[in-house]
Amino acid sequence: MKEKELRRSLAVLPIGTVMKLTSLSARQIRYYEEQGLVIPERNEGNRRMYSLNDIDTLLEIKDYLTEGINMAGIKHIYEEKAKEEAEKKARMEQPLTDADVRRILRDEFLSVGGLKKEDQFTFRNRTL
DNA sequence: TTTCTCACA
DNA sequence: TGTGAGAA
Repeated sequence: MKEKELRRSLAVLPIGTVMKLTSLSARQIRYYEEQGLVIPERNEGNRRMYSLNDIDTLLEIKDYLTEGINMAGIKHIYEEKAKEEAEKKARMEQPLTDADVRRILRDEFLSVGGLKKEDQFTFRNRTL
């Protein structure tokens, strides 16, 4: 399930193809790029090269526009989506804090000992 | 031929 | 957002 994502992210389509696939004008496609909604790569000749993922987001943008959402609204949608993914990544890369480890170990002990969470388990006068 | 950037009777 | 100019 990772191979597919890599291929979908490969920028291989020139703007002309994207125009046909999305029925958007080159002007619009470039404008959406200015707004940070799509970030095509550039080839040797400074030509924009789009990936299948770019096509998808451009089609999404078209839908939002049809639904009456303006550019500002669309930008908000993608900004929040990016923010959520950033937080998710941060959580994945975030090592367990001491507090997390202690909580996990405590639950383990309570489970193995057949004790209930409601029972207090103390060690050296500290709740574990 | 296609795409790029820039600018606006 | 469209359109045209001049360059690559």
